[in-house]
Amino acid sequence: MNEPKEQTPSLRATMEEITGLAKRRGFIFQSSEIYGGIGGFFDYGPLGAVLKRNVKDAWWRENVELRDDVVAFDSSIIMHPSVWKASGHVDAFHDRMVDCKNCKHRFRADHLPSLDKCPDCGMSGTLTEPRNFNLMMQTAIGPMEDTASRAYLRPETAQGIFVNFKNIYQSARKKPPFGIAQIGKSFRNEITPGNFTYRQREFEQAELEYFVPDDGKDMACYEEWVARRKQWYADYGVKPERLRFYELTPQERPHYAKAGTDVEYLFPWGWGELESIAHRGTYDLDAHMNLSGKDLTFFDEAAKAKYTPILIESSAGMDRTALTMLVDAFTNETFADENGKESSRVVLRFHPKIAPIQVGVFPLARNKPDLVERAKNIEQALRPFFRTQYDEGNVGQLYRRQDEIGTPSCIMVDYDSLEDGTVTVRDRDTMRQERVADAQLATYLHDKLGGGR
RNA sequence: GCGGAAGUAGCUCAGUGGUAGAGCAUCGCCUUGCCAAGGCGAGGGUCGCGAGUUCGAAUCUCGUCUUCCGCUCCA
Repeated sequence: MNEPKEQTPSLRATMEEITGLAKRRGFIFQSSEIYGGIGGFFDYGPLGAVLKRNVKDAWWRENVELRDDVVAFDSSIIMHPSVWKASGHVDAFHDRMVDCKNCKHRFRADHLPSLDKCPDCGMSGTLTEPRNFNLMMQTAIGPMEDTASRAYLRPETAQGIFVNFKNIYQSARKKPPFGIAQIGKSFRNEITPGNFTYRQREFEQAELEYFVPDDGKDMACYEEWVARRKQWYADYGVKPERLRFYELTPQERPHYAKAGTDVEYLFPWGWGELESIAHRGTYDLDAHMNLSGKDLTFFDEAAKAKYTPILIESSAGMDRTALTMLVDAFTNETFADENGKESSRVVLRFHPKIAPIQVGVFPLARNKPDLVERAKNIEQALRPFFRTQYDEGNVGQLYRRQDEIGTPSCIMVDYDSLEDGTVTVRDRDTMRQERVADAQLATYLHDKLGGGR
């Protein structure tokens, strides 16, 4: 954010390799491709859908399932228009903009001293009429077009949590400190979508809204969440040198925020924001109390007084995180094989929990029924516990194919397997093989992959 | 939204007004049998989309969409 973008040709080429792989192997496709595509929208293919689900599951597990102080939530995409008035989105999304027809620069109308003269090139009469830029997507509620009322597709998931705050804490019998988590789609009419799935018009967010009492420990709580999120990225193997936690200066954060940290990843085109962790004070609940007139405060038994809880928020882009996993895992290796011959392979070094396929199972020869049947049986036996895939064909090609989709372990059923009940397990990263008895396979893989599905 | 460039098979590209092509990839068979690029065969293209010019358009013209680059924007 404060550094020039890194745009070396080799990094650009890397991004092209990654988008090519994403399409070829079925991770990510452009939406509506047969009609020429539609800008800012993407579809996840068979492997990509699993990758993204794994990313969301990993987030959900750490932030909800393993904590007794965070509850789950899932709000509707379309909400009462007043929600967006209270949140400030309606006003913020209606900045009136003017363009200079001469120098092509664009300005906010309310920032210009005069609409007669362009402040950049100095030409008179070259500015367009102010136009509204509404970055919220709109739709209409009701089947009759003329009587339908305007509504917005949510530009963030957080507001659904705020407006349900009272419902949630009463029904879940929670009081601060506690959190509410939600993963869901959001929509923004981005002016310039681009950089693959990094900036989309429809995207998925994972948001954690953690409410704490106003007892002076709020900053400590904020620091704890930053530390937890740091640990999360480390646990899932994101390269530390390509990840940074940028502490926002007071000028960079909104006036009501007491602190903020942007989590950024070094993509091939430069640093890009994945997540924002913020101390937002009482701003959001205050806004809804003001407009709705409803009380969203807590009563402090000790102090015998009402208070508005302070909000610590973490808001992470799931598509961006999935893209990070893909980019971070991508490796193009060249090496000398056993005969000294130059060889190469593309490997996605996914964390085993993130990898779409965890275990590939193959017969050494596809035209030997004994081997095929044995391999298929092993794959079926492991399927309830691991994400598995059976395949057959040329040995080297099988391994290369699994490397390219990031499968951490591959099992080969060979002629010895038929004699002694063992198989070889080949490791993605080292390419080394180990003989393991059939009976021990599940525990062996469980240890190696750090758990099952 | 503005300016520039590009768009032909899944990918990389050839094809400049006259029958739609190659390599790789995919699928089938054979061969080999522990780390891709062996043999034979097959499938796959509204030439981004829509108009126009022409006897005839992948090719020329206009529009449009998408992508990339640079601006702009990024609550």
